[in-house]
Amino acid sequence: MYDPKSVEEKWQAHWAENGTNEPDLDAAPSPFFNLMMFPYPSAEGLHVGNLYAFTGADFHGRFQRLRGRDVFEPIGFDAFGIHSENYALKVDVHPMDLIPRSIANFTRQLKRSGIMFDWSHTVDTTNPDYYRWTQWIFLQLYRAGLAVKKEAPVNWCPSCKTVLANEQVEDGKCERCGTEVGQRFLSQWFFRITEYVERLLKNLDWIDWSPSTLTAQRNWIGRSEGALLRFRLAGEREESLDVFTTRPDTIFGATFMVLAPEHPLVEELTSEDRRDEVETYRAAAADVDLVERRKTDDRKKTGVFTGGFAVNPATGEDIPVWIADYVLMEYGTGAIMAVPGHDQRDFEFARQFGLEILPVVAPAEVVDDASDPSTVILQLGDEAFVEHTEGERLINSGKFSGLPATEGAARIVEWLGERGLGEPKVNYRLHDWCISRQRYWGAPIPILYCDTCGTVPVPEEDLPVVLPHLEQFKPGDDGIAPLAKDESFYRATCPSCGGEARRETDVSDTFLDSTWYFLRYPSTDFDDRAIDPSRTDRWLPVDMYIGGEEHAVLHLLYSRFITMVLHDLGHVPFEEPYVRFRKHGLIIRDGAKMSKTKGNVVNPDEFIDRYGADTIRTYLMFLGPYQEGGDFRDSGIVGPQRFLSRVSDAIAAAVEAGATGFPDAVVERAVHQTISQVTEDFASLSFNTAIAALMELLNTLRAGGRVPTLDEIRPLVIMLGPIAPHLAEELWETLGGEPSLFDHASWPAFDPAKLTTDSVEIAVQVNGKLRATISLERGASEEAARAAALADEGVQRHMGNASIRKTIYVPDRLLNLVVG
RNA sequence: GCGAAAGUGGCGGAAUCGGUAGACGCGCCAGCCUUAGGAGCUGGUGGCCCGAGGGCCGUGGGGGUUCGAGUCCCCCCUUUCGCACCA
Repeated sequence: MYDPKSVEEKWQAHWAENGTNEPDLDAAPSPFFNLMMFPYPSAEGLHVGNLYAFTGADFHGRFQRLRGRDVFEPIGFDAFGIHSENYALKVDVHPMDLIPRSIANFTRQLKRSGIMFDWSHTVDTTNPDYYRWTQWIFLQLYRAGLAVKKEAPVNWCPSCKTVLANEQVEDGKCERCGTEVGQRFLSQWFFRITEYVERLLKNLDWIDWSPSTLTAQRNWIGRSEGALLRFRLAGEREESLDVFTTRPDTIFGATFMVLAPEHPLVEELTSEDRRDEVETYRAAAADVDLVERRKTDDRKKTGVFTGGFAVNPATGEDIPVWIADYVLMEYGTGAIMAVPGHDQRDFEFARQFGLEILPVVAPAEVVDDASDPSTVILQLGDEAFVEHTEGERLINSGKFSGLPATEGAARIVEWLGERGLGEPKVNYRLHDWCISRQRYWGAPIPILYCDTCGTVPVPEEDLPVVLPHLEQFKPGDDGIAPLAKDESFYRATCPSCGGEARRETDVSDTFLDSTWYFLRYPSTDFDDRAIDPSRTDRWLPVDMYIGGEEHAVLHLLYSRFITMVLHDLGHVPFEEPYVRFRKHGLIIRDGAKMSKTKGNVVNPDEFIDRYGADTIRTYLMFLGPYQEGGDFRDSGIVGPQRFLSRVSDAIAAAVEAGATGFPDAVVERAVHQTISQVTEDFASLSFNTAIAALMELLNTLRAGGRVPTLDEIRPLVIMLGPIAPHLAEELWETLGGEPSLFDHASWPAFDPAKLTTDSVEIAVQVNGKLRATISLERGASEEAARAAALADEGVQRHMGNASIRKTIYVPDRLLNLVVG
């Protein structure tokens, strides 16, 4: 009788006592770094989504282990950040007390779930032993000129009293508390990730990642090719307005310009009579957050005329300069040349304010019909003409009229370039990464400000800058960081001149903590260095990284960036941290997302108590394709439960009978076929079909009440290892194997010669419809197949008197007779 | 709006170099076993028709290519997930 509780406790104890899951990090001959995204240890405990993610990754890790690799499968806790801080405020427990409790609870839950973690190499990002090195990384970037302080518009949540990243704002509201978000300008630390943008993009061509994740990163980076064009201000002024455009071919149609309300030249351009209106508009725009500004849904275009003019460098004409909030300061140059004929937004704006619309590109047919392309008139309906294809031609564009648009773009840029008015330019959507947070629960940024010496980095030997235990850590509504209120923290001595200095009181973004945790895992034994070179050589880069797609753009991009920087600075010998990445899907329950409000959250403890970890593991991976997610239904869990119980019974019966060898050719073939398929499925993370194949094999082994021989069933036990490791260990021991299975068994091999039979069933179709199946010798000739088919009564009936016009024969599969 | 993926029995899902649709599991039905069982075992289970030999229909909808389409092409519908005034 299968009793999961005792079996699981027994083997968990065995693994812990024998260090089964702790590879020799200095000497393992075949290292395999199996990484999964470390969790944020929420106070609610392990979510079944975490368990799903880890279990799939563990299937893969155990599979590699059984195939002879020395698998290092560490885990840690990403415990800094707004989540924890807000929760701590809510329940009124200090995060320094709350987090250790949550971690202890997570650890307890993870240890009973059968995952092959090496508990001797964990990380906790809130531990000074860890964040000391996070601060060290900041200093490396600072020295390399990649960490800079600059003033920037930021999203500001008036409730959380903090700056939010764009991705923390949803529908203009704070992702956490739902408060409307506004804008503020603050001086903050930025990492210059844009310096690395080309490499970050280019390497996407060769790293082996889930395609959708690659696409997400490419889109996030948002590379677009175009030109930077210079518009002089009209009149006697010196200044000029730079714009980025992907359509320099349309410059003759630029009939006005639009600046972002925050653009620095607005002041200069605004005429006295327009000043009040401009100021009112700018003030209103500042009240709207950066994300709200981007909402497209039928928001009417708004804007005001500055009273100023610029000169279109192509036509030489003065064109009016407006400001409008549909132009974003953080993209391009914060200013656009408006071409209402060929941009839908500009078109709408022009309509709204009665500005001139001048089409300068037309479909080839329109131009071909005209004698002089420079005077062609393209009639526009309610939309701009925005197609951009090879066939279209320039019109109304001076000497460039008649040229294909693409060629025209290049020629125009060249022409403007000769006069210093333009150049080709690549623009990116990606921005520098603001890492400052005006919060408490994060790693302090290791910087000092000294009146004499200016900005001074904390010397490496003085790290860590320890986060003090602040009783009052709630952020203030003045934007002053909590640490700025703790004098004993911020008062310091300047390491350079010995005078008085003030510490930076912002803490760093949680995403910084997680950029390098995987680098730390193999090196947690060392407290005098972040990353041990020899351990790193042996274990990194990561062989397989599995995680959720929600981190496709932020964590994974930042982590790649930091790794590249560390590579350039000589700290690691590779520039891509994750050679292979696979996303896993999301698990839902009864067709709906799990959420506390719906009350449909699966509590892993409850299910493990009731069914055992092995059954939960099997069920989680059986309920759908791992990379696509699946639907957790309570009724379905009994399938895997019965399966494991039957395996257990079958082993007991086999041991009692004691038969060996492969007396039955059909069964022997099934064993080989299953090994072949399961091996393939495991390699491609198709765990659901691997489990199905093992179920099928078990059904074959005990079909009609037969008792399998020991040799027939042994491979099944080994293949069960990654799926139900506790039970597999137990059964392996029952079969006389030396524990642990993971040390002493190796993945079964199959004999290709034993996969097939001498005779095959082939389908016989008449005019494409299945009419019979016939048994043939493998590799039978078409003639033989046709003869056999024609002898079949059913086939004869369907052919009637008709004659065969054509025969399609797929050897060993199908014969199609086309008659008529 | 743009991008990506997906729509298959009562349900979760198999099968996509075009070649016997529905593996495996849940549920359901029948039988066995049992004092009993929310246990176990055996068999059955896409729909419709039937003369019991079979026949017809069937992978979101419509068209197409092909000897043959869940799979490829075109149009449409729906769902999920990204990104969203990106110049």
